[in-house]
Amino acid sequence: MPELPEVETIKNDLSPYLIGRTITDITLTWSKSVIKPSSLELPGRLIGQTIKDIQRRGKYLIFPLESGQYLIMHMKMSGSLILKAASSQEEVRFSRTIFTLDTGERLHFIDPRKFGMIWLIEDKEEVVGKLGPEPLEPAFTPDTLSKILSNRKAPIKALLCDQELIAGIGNMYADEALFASRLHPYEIGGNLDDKEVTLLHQGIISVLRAGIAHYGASTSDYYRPDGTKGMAHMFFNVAHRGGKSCPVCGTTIQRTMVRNRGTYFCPECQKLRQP
DNA sequence: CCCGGAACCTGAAGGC
DNA sequence: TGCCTTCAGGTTCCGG
Repeated sequence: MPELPEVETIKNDLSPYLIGRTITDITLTWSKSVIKPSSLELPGRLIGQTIKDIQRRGKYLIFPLESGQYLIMHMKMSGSLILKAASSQEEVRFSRTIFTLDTGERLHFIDPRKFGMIWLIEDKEEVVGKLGPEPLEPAFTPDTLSKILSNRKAPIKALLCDQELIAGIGNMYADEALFASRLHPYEIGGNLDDKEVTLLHQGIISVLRAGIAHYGASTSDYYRPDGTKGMAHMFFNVAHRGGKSCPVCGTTIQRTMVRNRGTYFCPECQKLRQP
């Protein structure tokens, strides 16, 4: 599931190949991926446009174009972008959209579950304008986090995954950040004291940086643009490790549900404060 | 405004 | 061996 570190890795991997390239063709095999404009209009508007840069905002991948427009993609849960050489003949499984470049290379938007989304728009804020702060930007301080959580009554795990509060954290890294700061996922967000908020702030930043350093986590469908997997999941302490032992204390890691999402935690290291 | 849950999808995995 | 059920989860939408 591409979260911030996975999308950042895709951006970094693709940058040297895509910046300055012109899109010469597009093939849509699942047109519902295209949100705006209509899938019928997209080819005519996109073909001939040149990619000026690649950026990431939250879990969105943004391609500013020379025309001033933006091509934006969201991988949702199962999406990947795979770059194939001009000479490649092999069929790409689950390919939903194919962008052909002026080099002859083809960029495949792979999306088994068909949840991914593509936009071509003038104003990128229309798509990413409501997102919360970027957790790896200097402006994201413990004080920022404190203000975000204050008076909130939802479980801290649910708040961490809310893109309008903080951008880019998903299920896996929320679990890892909570383990790093020894907080129980059901803890009420607004109940955290200053010390806990500071620990959580550090935890968020450290698990996201570690994720990027290991090129993202391939727990299921995520692949880097060259087809290889990330390694970040090998260093996870609790995420997707239900039934295994906590690397800190050896207690069996438990799985529960928060907002209908599988949530992993160590019941010994992450104790729920009594009400 | 805030919170929780369903819906969108389909491959993979587990049960019988 | 094979059918059936369940699980996975980012975002949006809707109800309380």
